[in-house]
Amino acid sequence: MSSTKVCFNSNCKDALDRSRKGWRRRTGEFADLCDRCASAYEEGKFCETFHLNASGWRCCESCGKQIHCGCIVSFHMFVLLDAGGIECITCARKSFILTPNPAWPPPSLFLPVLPERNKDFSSKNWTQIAGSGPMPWRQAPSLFSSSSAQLELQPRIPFEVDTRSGSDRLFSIDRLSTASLERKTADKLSERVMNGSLKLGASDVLENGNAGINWAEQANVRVNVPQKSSFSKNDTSTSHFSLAVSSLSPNDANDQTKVPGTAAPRPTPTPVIGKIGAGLSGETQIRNGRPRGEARPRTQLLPRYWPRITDQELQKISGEYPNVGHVSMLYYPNHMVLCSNSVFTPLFEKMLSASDAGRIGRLVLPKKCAETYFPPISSPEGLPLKVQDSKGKEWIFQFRFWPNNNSRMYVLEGVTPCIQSMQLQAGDIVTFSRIDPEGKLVMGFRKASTAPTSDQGNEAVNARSGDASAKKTKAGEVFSSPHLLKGRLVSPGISQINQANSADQTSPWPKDDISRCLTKEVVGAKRKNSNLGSKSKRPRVETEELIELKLTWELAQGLFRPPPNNVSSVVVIEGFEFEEYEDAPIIGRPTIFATDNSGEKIQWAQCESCFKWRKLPADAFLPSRWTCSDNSWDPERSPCSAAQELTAEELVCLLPTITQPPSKKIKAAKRDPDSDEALQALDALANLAIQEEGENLPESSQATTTKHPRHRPGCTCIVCIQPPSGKGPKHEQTCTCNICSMVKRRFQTLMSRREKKQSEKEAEKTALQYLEQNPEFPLMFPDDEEFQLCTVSPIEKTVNLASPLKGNIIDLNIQPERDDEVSSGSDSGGMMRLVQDATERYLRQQRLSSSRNGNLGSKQTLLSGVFPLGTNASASSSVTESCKSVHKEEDR
DNA sequence: CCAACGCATGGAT
DNA sequence: AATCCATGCGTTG
Repeated sequence: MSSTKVCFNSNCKDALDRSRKGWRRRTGEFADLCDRCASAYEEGKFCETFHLNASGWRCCESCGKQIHCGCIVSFHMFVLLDAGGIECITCARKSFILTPNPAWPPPSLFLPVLPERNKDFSSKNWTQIAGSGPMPWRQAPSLFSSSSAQLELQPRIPFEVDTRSGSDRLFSIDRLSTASLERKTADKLSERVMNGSLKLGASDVLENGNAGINWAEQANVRVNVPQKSSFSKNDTSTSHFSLAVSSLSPNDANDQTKVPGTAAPRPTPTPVIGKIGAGLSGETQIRNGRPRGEARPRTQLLPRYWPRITDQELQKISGEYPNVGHVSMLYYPNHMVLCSNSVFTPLFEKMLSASDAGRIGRLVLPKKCAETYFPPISSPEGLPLKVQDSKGKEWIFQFRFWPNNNSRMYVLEGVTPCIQSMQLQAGDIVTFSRIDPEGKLVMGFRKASTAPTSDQGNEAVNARSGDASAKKTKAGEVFSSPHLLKGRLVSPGISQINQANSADQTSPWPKDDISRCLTKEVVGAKRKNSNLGSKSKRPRVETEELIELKLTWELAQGLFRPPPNNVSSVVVIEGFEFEEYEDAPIIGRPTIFATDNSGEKIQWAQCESCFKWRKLPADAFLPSRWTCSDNSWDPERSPCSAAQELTAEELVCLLPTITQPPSKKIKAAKRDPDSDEALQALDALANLAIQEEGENLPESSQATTTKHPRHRPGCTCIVCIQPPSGKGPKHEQTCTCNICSMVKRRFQTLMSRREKKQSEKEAEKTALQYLEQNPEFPLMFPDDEEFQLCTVSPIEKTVNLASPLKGNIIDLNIQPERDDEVSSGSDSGGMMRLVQDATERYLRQQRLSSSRNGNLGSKQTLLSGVFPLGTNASASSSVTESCKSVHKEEDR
């Protein structure tokens, strides 16, 4: 470093009186520019001015604007298009391509060559960072940080969002992200070769085509985002954020261009220590007779393998590493990054099967996890793998595979001692994480017995309501974390779009999108102990889990705050506005934003100790642990003893802004499916369409309906008359055409069935109760007032008991989907009344089901409305029967 | 005979 | 229909 600073622009080299920041360099530092050059840079004319004759200029595919793609200065000015070519950032934003060019490659990519082949897998793997070619790269403005890079590069498949999910739809995030490029290129080696990124020697060709990006490469990435803020402790409520704690190794701290994996190649470790993960699929070898590229999973890990970070981990890590602070958003919306030195990356987890936990000592690894996060292995013998357990003890497992059905089955052998030392059994969960830059593989665990699945939902809810005392912590998932210093948080694959400035902390996403985004597969991660020993070996997804995750997402959103002294620019993505910050947002304690009486924007924060709510300025940023004593804005209320300003009533008004979405969701989740069915029927009513068309149109046109394959031509049952979704004219609700009548009857039947189910439940319940209480009358209908209801008439009995076997009467509701095939002529006169009845009953039913108390009164109400069809019923039945026989015949 | 190993099978997704 | 993976089971030492 010379003492006199000169302009970083090599074409200028003016001495700098005062330097201005230019582009961010690969080291993370900004290029110091003189006024003139800085102005040129800021005006976007730098390359025009200084690099006009240089190579690398390309035209925006949309507007034709010339951009110096081959230059770091213009790195953030364009995006690479999937179809080739580039688009300037302006056009890209218009077309919602917000994904940046891949993060900057490790500096080593610009070093001449790998000094020599490094057998260390990681040394191969880092080259895959060049999956999209060494240039051009687009640098997110001010996000030219390794943290971003690291996140982009992490093979955090578990956090990727299904491409059909909300986030992707909203952001097109993955289109150019390295992760996605990674996935794509992993399948197409040739692409890398073509773009010059493949720098592997022959011996670097790997076998198992791992999708992952390598550890070393990630580790090499420097953390360059200066920390402008800090928060002391991470809020435990971020429990579903996967956490990575980044740390610079001491040796590297001062040399940001140094690349451990290459500049200081490690000898081949045996066993492979830590440097897992990476399997670059730079291989073209055939494995088990099949090219690995094909074998490589294209999709994400199954949700059940997604790592779930717990409160404890977060607490632990955030407690130990207080300097977390920066979050890179938007440009890297899949990830939330908190800068620091070590990168702690949960990789995957697995519930131990009986055989895993058995004495055989073989832990079957999910194939994708193994291929993504563990070193590539070519021979079935595999590799010894050093893993650290939660106590810091190191174990060596044999990571290997068995050929299986033209595929592979990966196992860790020799796990018995480790599992025993952890006192794990079938049903417990082992987690695999990685600490970079050491690349250490860490095995944690979660005891099933102490981690009730229901806890997490509560966790989310409680945390959201800010009630620290209500937080339940799951039994400890324990990670060995002595190496974790300073945190880097990586969010799950939920796009984190910053909305930190929004006054209310509600999500900017349409709820449905959030749900879609989150519910895709995220929730499958939950394990159920009950699955053990049950027929189903795979964990089931509970609806509540969807809620939980949604809450988590919302919670996460609520934690974001804009970076200090930062002005956002607003980006519109598919109609939604998002605030974009150059500097990373920060994370803090969730608060409730509101406006006080004077119209001033404020926020309410809850003391962690006394749980009183304190009014704070809207721009106040709270650490995740906040108590009254931290209330520097209102010294009078800094002791916990001070009264709360907010009345309980006011609080109630405020809190729903937080708690409502979940409760709504819960309602939706718990909604009776029958109601849904009824609503669908109503929807069908609204969609009455094509019958007339169907009647008049030639067969070919009718074929455009969603005809059930087993129905005959001309069948007018509800299935066959349905138009393809969205097609066909809408009919008025008062319409009495044939189709409307049919649909109405269908609706009415649905209602009846629903009521019948309801009454069946009630009757059976009561009967059971009675039988329990009166075992001496096991086979008799009790002479009980309630049961008399069931025995009034055969029809009513049939209906009320809802068992077609309990009477000789044909239960018209057995196959309601058929009975709408009756000729509409039989009852068209009373149809509207019937529909009205049905609707009334439906509404009544809704009220009833909301309070399902099963008392007699309700039952009577219920039963009195059941199936008043009379003659219509008989007519229906005969037609139904005939239709049945028709279909049966077809079945043959 | 037993344990370990490696492959095959079939249920689940 | 294809794939995954838990586990069964034959083989080997």
